[in-house]
Amino acid sequence: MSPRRSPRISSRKEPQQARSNGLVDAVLRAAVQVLAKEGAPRFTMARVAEKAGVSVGSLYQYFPNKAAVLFRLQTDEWRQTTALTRALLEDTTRPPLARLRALVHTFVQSECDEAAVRVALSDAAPLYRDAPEARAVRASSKVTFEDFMRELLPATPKPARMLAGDLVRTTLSAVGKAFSESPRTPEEVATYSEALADMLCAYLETLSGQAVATSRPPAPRRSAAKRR
Amino acid sequence: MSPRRSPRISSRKEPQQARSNGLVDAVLRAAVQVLAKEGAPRFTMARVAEKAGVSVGSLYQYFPNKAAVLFRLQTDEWRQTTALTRALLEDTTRPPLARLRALVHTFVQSECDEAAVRVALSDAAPLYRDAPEARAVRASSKVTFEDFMRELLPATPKPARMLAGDLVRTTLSAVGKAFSESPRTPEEVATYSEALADMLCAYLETLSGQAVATSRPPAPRRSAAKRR
Amino acid sequence: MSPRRSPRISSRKEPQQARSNGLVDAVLRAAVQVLAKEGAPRFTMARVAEKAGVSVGSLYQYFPNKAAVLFRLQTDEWRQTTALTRALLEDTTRPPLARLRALVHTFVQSECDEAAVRVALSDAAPLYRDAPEARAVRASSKVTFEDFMRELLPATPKPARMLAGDLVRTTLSAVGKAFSESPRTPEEVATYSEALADMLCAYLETLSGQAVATSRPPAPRRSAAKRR
Amino acid sequence: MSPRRSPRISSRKEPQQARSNGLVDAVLRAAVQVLAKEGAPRFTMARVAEKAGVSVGSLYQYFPNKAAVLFRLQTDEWRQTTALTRALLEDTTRPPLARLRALVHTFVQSECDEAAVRVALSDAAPLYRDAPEARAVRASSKVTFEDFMRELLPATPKPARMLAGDLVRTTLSAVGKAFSESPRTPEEVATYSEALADMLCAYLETLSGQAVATSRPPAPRRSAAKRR
DNA sequence: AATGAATGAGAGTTCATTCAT
DNA sequence: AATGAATGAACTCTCATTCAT
Repeated sequence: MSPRRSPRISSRKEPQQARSNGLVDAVLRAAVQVLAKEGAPRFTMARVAEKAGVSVGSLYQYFPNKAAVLFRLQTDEWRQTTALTRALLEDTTRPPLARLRALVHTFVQSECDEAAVRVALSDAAPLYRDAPEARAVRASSKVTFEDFMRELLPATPKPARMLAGDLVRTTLSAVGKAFSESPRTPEEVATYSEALADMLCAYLETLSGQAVATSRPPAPRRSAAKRR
Repeated sequence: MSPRRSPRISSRKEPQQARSNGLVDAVLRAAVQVLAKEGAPRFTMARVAEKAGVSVGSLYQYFPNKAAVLFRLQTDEWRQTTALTRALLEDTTRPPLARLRALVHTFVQSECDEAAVRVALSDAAPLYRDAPEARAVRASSKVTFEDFMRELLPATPKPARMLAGDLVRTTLSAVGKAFSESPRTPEEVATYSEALADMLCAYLETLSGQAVATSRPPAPRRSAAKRR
Repeated sequence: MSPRRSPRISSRKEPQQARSNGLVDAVLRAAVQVLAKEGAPRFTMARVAEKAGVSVGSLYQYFPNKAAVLFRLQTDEWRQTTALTRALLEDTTRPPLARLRALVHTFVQSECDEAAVRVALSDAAPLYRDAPEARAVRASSKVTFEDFMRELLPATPKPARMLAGDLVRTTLSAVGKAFSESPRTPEEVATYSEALADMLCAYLETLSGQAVATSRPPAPRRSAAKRR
Repeated sequence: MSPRRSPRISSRKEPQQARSNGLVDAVLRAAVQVLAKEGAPRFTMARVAEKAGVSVGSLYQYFPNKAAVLFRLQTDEWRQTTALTRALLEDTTRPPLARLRALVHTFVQSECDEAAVRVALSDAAPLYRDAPEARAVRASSKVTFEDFMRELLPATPKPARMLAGDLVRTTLSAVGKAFSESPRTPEEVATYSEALADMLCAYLETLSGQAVATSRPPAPRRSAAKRR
């Protein structure tokens, strides 16, 4: 793909106090609704403005263009995911793989909860993907995972560890997204998450070369599918 | 997301003899180029027609609408992938997991080879995703995988096996796609594929409850990343 | 309205023998069906050709353009109406106004029978109306009426008679058309026709200055509507 | 005819104060001109916009689609006719049939005055005819006529009276329209209107079963045509 | 700051007509 | 004579963005 448009995408005015600006919030809330209800192709500035109860002009006071609104939505999304990841992976009171399992379950669940918006957001990706700001944001979630991997596989050489971390992170994200593209029952979510967690843990245990303790709760019988 | 349009999408005229119709081929070739060079948002019928050296009218003689062109591209894509999968997974002269490894490498490589088109095609997914024909095509690739899983895990109960098969297939596809979204060197491709294969094999070996022979070539030392 | 397009409209080839050419007939039959089923805006040469089972090319061998097909349909229509009018009005075995009554009933009925085509044809009128041939054809039906009027009102001065004839003819045609634009039950048709005949006869009786015999059948009581 | 499209057709924005919005007026004036000058088939939104001196986009701010513009034109038309009808028929200072005569003259004259637009509007009818709003508007003009009929024929049973009212109304409208399709001199208009009025009055007098006084001015000699 | 009317390029799609075979 | 693939102008409608008020 040839390099195409990459206009400025960040907010035009950073609202003076981080959360004080109700208009930005209203717009973002409206944007989520429009995206979920109408889908990416019908996501228009006019519709967002109407839903938010503001004028198009006001929209353009805070967002330089349509891509910026979508980008901001995606950014918030990523921020949440990053926060979630940190909260769960850095909880040193539990064994590492137990934390990973918890993350998988929580993440997949949250993907499914907002499936409509995420699908629509991903449909709209061409509009914001190429922006330089986007690349930066995506990089940030990497760090938490690397810390976790260092804790889990202290003996593994760094390149291998980073590769594995990247793979685990990508798998969680990509498979979670793919899975949530169809509507799912709570049971399906639980079962699938367990299988995904099994896969990631099996891989990481292989890497560590030893059975890492409590990778999985011992009591209920083995196979995830069996338990359905 | 509210249900939106799903018009007929299949070819208007089935070319009498499979490959005789040069125009359809020319259009598809042009479509690929436009998609790769301009990206999904700038993929227009006029551009495709121009690139193909035909008139818009001719385009509409063979495809009922824009979605149909994209859908046809995607279908051809899927057909190739399915063929690839069968060719590699059904080769009973090699141990199952060796075949899976081969598939992972080949698949990831092919994803990267046509990254631009695939990204663009996936950007255009909203246009054809909802078509009934699309669902049908996607279902067909499932079978090959299930056969493979039956061979690999004959003792595993069917539900568990199907879940695992689904997960492996989804992971291969989703992670391959995510990975190919950035440009990659051949070494990166090889390393990443190996790690992905490691992960899938580790999972499947866990399920089979025993070390399945020759999952990986024994000689070169363990970590994929180490070998870089 | 400024003078606009008036391309040749008559058949390109007059079929050598009046009725021998099956293709023209097939096309006209198909055209009627397309008009009735799809309506004027979707009346296209391609659709007519397909319905007739011939190629577009062949269509253009017999009709120079789309307007010609419609014009021919309208012409045939007019021819039938003229024939009907003559048959009924020239039947000297019945009193003049009884003939007129019969004509009204028959005409209104036939309008309703083919309402769909007539409405569609009239929707398509802009396409053929301005053609010089059309004006000529419409003039021809006038004569029969004038003969009838001469018979009915021998004492009335010619200008007055011609005016009245024109009015009666126009009323029959325009009111019949307006009435048939909505779907009607047989009873409605009968009742309305009777009222229309009443009106025309009342007018003509006024003109003749005397009660012209048998203008209406005496037996069933007066008001048309009463009989419903 | 199969049921076809009937999208919403009413104005997108109701101008806040009835007449304040100059743009809507400009558009409607332009639309009339385009219709009259170019005819229905060449009536395009682009041409209307250009003639009105606004952009296409603005057109679509006030009218949801092309049909809506035409429909609005027709509605205004109908409103005028209805107003005219009421003004003339409800004037109880004159004998009923004298009022009807006045209406006939005025109506036919007004049809001829705007013949070009009316023909074009009627050519465009397929675009708005099927809309539900259209049916509603057409129904409203009925009432005035029924009141008039009740006054004129108090003794006639209601069904007969309604039928006659319908017939008179339809005749006036349909014959007026047919007559105005050709260009007419003022004398032709006067003569034809008089004849039409004669016909309607003759019919109504028949129904009332008695010579209703002053149906026609006594002095100038009888036949309308004679006076030419 | 806020509004929302106005813009106009651009998209998808249709269809009368031609002409090489 | 007959075909039907090919053409491309023309049409309707959308929407990101601007700017006078």
